[in-house]
Amino acid sequence: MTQSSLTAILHLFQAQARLEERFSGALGGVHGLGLKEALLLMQLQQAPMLRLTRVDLAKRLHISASTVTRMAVPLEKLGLVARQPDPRDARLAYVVLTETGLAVVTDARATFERLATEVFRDRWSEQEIGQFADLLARLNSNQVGVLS
Amino acid sequence: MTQSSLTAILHLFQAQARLEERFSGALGGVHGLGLKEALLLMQLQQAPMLRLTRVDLAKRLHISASTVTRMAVPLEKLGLVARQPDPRDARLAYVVLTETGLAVVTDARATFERLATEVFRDRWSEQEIGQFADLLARLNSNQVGVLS
DNA sequence: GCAATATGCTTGCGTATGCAATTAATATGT
DNA sequence: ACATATTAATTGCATACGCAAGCATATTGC
Repeated sequence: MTQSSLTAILHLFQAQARLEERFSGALGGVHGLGLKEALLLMQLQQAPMLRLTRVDLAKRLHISASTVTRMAVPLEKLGLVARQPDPRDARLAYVVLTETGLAVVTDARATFERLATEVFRDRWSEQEIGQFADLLARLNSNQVGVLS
Repeated sequence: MTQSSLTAILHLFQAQARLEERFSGALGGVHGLGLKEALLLMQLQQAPMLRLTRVDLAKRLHISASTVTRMAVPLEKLGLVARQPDPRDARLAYVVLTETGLAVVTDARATFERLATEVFRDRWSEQEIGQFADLLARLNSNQVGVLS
């Protein structure tokens, strides 16, 4: 029966809500960044030339372009990102990671990894974690902007 | 090699964002309900006596008590839930599913199940879906309020 | 039995977010 | 080449949310 499809989705929502609480708290405490801001920086970290346009960021983060615009302001004031116009297309304004930003996001990623490890520490074998990651990756395939 | 833990978490966030978009749109179109409202009603549907206190709902939905209070108002106006004081403890005000609400949530759950099936329709075997659901269930174990 | 504490709910306030409209710039069609 | 359509970014506005304070009721400690 397809009953397991429904339970899978519901469990996924539940898991995400819990993990978001946990990661938000820990990241905020350590780096003063919110989870959303950290994910934005991580997207930049993996982008070519450490930069993305605002609409591209919006698509990858599943948020609106206006939210990206507004999120970039404080990050810019903190010196973690900078605004970089495109000489070929004057409409584009890249959000580019600064040196400081790169250092911060590298650190934040380490925190992320530590927290992620803790989540599975008990009761999960290395193989099961890999299997789980694979299934989630399949669910996200045919899609742009998935962080690794 | 805890690398897969990090990728699993990141993929989970990504998957949730995509699924939330998809389910929000579909549910809103069909029943006029938001995803959050539907999840609230589904919690009530599975609760004893079809009711829960506001703080209990808040814990299960991972939202604040004030949000529950405010979400209940329009649902009450629509006649999907009612306010039910507890005779033993005058502080408690249960949110209880009405007959109309039960009918609506039953229908919404059917929509939910159809959408969930569509998500896995291609490229997933019945066994893989079950496996995926099991892993997610394990991630949520030792926790109250997980819908099934 | 009464004071102190804890619990459930609500409300005020600040913040975050999406949508739609606006502006500026580029792309397209004839 | 020029008009039209499309795209990127920003801003106003309305809505949703969490936090902290407030209020009412219950529970606990002495």
